[in-house]
Amino acid sequence: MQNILDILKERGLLDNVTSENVKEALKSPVTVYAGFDPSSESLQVGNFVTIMALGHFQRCGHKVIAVVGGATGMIGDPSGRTGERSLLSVEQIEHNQVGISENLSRFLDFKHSTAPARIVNNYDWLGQFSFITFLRDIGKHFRMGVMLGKESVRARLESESGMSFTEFSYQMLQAYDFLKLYDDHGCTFQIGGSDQWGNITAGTDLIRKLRGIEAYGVTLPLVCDSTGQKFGKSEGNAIYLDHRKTSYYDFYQFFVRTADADAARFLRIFTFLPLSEIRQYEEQVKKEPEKREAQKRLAEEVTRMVHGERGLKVAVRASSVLFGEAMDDLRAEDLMDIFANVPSVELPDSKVAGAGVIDVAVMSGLCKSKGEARRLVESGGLYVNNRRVDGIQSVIKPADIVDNRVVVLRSGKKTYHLLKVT
RNA sequence: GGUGGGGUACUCAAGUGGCCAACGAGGGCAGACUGUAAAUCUGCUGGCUAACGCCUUCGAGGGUUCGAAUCCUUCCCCCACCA
Repeated sequence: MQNILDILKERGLLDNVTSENVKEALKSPVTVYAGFDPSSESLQVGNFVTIMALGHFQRCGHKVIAVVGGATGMIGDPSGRTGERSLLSVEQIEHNQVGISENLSRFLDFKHSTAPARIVNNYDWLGQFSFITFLRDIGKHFRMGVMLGKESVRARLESESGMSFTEFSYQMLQAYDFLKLYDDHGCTFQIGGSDQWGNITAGTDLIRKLRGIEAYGVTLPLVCDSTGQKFGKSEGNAIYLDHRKTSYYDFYQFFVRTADADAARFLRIFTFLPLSEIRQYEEQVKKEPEKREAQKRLAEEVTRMVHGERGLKVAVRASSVLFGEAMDDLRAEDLMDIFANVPSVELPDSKVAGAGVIDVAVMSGLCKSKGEARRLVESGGLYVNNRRVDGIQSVIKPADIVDNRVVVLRSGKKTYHLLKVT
């Protein structure tokens, strides 16, 4: 079997390794882990790089462990951050852990014959420590010089915002995670984004000191698009894996809108398609960029992986309707189905028919305030059932309510909200 | 603990008594052009209002003043140096 390290490299998923022995160590099955921070109730496409890497590891016969940071999430990882973050409440973190675990369960194979995946929560071990015990048993093995030298610490100390002791201590916790996973599961590999380098090496150092063996780290690149923007944001919002936060349609569309220059690279990173096939798409993008074949395939593959055939079907159908056919001959049934995952509100008929289009835009949640709605209409960006609203005085006519049940509101080219009339 | 610097809208950052809902930049939203791409250009970017205008906002609370983001005072927080 091909060495996992080569696979990561040829797919653009490799940034750095902690030791030159990494490739050798990967020739036989190992146990590898990656951590996920419960700072949000759902993972985002930004987490995809790590998830894909774990997937490749598992496909190569290695055991994978996903760690949900129930404890570390309470402290806050300073890596890659320019300022201290505000603490989340315990309830929020607990709530988020559930969502993250659910997300992860869609990618990892727990029934794998030889290398079933597992999900663990570091609160289970870190939550038990007393402060004194931790400082005596673990803290004693950390040297100030090394800790201060970490990029995550240095950058912050040099900045205006500084850093609290709480965040400074973070690296010890993540290092302990690695040690614990080594003890309990024989885990000798950790993977993570390139910003995790400091935390990962803190772990390999700790294991070397306390167990006398070499543990390894592999970092993954920070994926940016061709304009240098960090991958994973659309219109300033993160793209979530939870369909309640990012609809099937929006999720699919995010990938369809990938720039030509990024299409092939993203296919390598975010899908398991064979490289030979990806090369064909690469040619296709050069010859007939306007067809967007590569982007469509990318969106299809990723959406299927995250939302299954059903989610994909909904997204594709919605896309073809919204970008092709007119909406006029569609029934309420169809619209409800197509927009099943678009934000919607239910309102009584009395509040919709005859209501000003400005009020309706606000009620539906499409605009945050009347002022915003007014400005949107004035710039010609508000549509009712895909027809541009031509003035702030416009009202919703009974005929605008499709089958007396639904009104489709749109802001600009891509943001839809649904009004269900009851 | 001492000394000095700082906290302004989503972010950075001007503003040091009325011309300030607050310069500018970035971001965001929308429009035009396009291929649902990129680049470019244009408008908007606290709330309410059709509009005149009104209301809330410059770390928090008091105060001075006809009038405060700007002055005084107390408190909170951050940074640097010293201890």
